[in-house]
Amino acid sequence: MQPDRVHVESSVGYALKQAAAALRGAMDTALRPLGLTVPQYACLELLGSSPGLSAAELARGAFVTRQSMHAVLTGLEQRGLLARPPAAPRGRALPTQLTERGVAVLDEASRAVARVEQRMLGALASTDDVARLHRDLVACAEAVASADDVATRG
Amino acid sequence: MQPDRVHVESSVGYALKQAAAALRGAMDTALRPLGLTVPQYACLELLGSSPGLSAAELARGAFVTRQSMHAVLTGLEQRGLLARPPAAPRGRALPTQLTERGVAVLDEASRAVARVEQRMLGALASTDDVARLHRDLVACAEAVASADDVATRG
DNA sequence: GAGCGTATGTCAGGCTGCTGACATGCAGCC
DNA sequence: GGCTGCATGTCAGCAGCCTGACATACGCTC
Repeated sequence: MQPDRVHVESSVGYALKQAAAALRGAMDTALRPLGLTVPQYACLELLGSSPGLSAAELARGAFVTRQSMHAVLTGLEQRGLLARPPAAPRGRALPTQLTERGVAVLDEASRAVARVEQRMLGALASTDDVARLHRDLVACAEAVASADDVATRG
Repeated sequence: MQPDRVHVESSVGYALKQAAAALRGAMDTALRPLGLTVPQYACLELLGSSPGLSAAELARGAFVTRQSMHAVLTGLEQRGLLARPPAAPRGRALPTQLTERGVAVLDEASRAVARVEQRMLGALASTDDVARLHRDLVACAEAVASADDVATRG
């Protein structure tokens, strides 16, 4: 069946937005006691798993523009949670590193977000379901992103 | 296994955000030729399936605040795509209806978005997978939303 | 070496959406 | 009837994020 119209009740896209909005709200409330916003947390988490990322790479990983990430990095740097070299060792990219305090804050924030995610995934029956959901979401993202590329370039 | 930390590569929440961001971008490019933003389209689609919704109900359905929806409604009303009575027939809620032009614009927009969603779902193997993804997303949204309620109220 | 394309960092301006606040209308309970 | 609680519509103010622009640095080609 190839529906040529969207129906709100059965639309996967609508359910996707619904789940993303709910997760965003829950993360906001979980991170507020730590004084972190979701973009700030995303930045820390990316740096935790991939130290030395540049601002542009962080921006792509957090789904924001370079300019927005620039503001996030400035704030986190002033709070002493991360450090950047004053000059670029190669090209223009400034490799960013978490400070000791940044690692500590990330550790606490990551645990808080993990609890939220666990509660969300409690709605699923088995770990197989979780793995399949993850795989399907990544596949959907790639499919629709490539389609967007075609539309943008064409 | 109960991970107490988030790992970007395996996080369902990250994949969810990724898919939602990609879908949002693709919808933006698909709707731009029609002169519609995503919130405007969402408003039309909700009215199409449920005529007579109030601004507050539309806001909840589109995952924005009443204030944002108010601005969307004002714009669409000036373009003649929807109509609201000058006075509330009951309480304060103003039941909103699509105009003939609004129905026509929605029809075209809905087809464009359906094409995007079809391309996204092309990444999945069967219609069973689509149905399961839809069901799992709705379940996740409910689970994390109720958790957020508890956190907010407590 | 010169030129072009691309990627990055950064600044300025504007637009969107949110928080906070207030007035209005309905339902409940005393 | 009067009061409280709640939902809705609307206004003002503010933060966040984006678009546009520019300078710089690398890789490639000629």
